[in-house]
Amino acid sequence: MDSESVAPGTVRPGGRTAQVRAAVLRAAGDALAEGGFAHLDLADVARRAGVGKTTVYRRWATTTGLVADLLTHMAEESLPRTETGSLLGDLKANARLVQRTLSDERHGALFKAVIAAATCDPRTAEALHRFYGVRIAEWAPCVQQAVDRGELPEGTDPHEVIRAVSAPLYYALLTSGATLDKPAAGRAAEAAAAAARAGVFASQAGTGVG
Amino acid sequence: MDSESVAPGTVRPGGRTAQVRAAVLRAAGDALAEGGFAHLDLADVARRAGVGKTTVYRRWATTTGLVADLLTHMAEESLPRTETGSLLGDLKANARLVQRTLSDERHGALFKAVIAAATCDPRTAEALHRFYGVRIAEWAPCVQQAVDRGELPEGTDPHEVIRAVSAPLYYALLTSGATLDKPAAGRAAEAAAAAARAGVFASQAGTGVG
DNA sequence: ACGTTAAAGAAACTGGAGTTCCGTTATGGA
DNA sequence: TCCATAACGGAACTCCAGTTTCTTTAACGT
Repeated sequence: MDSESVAPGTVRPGGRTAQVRAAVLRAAGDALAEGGFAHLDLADVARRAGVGKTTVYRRWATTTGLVADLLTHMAEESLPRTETGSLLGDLKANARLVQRTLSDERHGALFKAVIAAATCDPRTAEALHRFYGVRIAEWAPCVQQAVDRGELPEGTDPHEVIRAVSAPLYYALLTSGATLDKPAAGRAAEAAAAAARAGVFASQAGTGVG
Repeated sequence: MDSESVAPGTVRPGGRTAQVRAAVLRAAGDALAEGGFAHLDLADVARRAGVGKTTVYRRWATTTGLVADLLTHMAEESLPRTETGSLLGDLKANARLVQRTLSDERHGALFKAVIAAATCDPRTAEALHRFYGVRIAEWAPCVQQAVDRGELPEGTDPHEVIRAVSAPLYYALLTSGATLDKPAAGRAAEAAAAAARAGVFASQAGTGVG
């Protein structure tokens, strides 16, 4: 990326170059979902994508580099949030979306794999952080609306509340063998809402409850 | 492990065998903390441990196998919890312990690495789940005491409350670049306490708040 | 439409992770 | 204390992930 001259794929990004990137990223997602990050092999990705392995090595160089680009791609296709009119309804919708994504065989494995990749390389970690930054920012407005309606204390940090919804679901995915079911999503949303109402995420920290 | 005859290290586990295991696990921890799971190399671990690489390959075979054994070892040395007399005090002590561990340069990297390893292999995942099972069970009694004191609703699941304390800290460690500071630990404890008081973790789920 | 050259791709090469072989050490039972 | 053998360790070997080299294809400015 910061190499001498320009990175491959930047001068003539149209046509074949774009097709190759799409095919390789799709293949990388498949490979990650099937075998996890440890078994990710660039030659195998090239084979799946129907592309020369030289091309993959030249454009992405390492497995972490490929995952970083995959995350950039994933951040671009962010799905719009739904609106229910109440804080708890919105948070439950968000929790349900996360829970369904993570408990889906393919997507759950894929998310585990990209998180694993991010722990091994700073640049990939940055891409992961940006991805979640986008996802969180997409849902934060529903918390701000709740503050404006008077459902939550002034100064509540919307991003913190949305993160509080996802956190227990990701924690369960990674550290326990428990299945992520609908009740788990409900608890995640209700816990975040209860904490937000108690003022835990308001700017004057620690003033919440005694 | 389920191979023909017996696994190496089980028939004569004393003396040299035990020393080799200790040296290798220490070296593995160092290597994981420094380079992450992706760069873990059994030959390098052997070199660090001052042990023949043949030995490491024979006894642990794969990087995930080595991490699994490391997790088993980590589960055995569980540190006792502190008691403060109040639920929030106990939860804050727990949150503080987790936060200090994860924000420590070496331990933070180590935990990220073992989580990454667990995403790549079922046996390692099992070992990780057992490790967190032990850690959570160590702290669960303080929640039960709060229930007995009447601080929390009957039927509150102690394990869920303790997990709720750790979840946002691990989520931050893995998905955001944010530094885990003392206020973050405080928020984690207060959020879990607020949710528990609201009945989110009580057996009759969803009855919590309207 | 045409020419320049960026980017893809085929094939041969290389280094090191992981394996095999066999000799050496020292554990644990008698 | 002594012996059988479990476990360790050095060294040579294998195989494939990753690299290098060179040729072919097609993107984009004119």
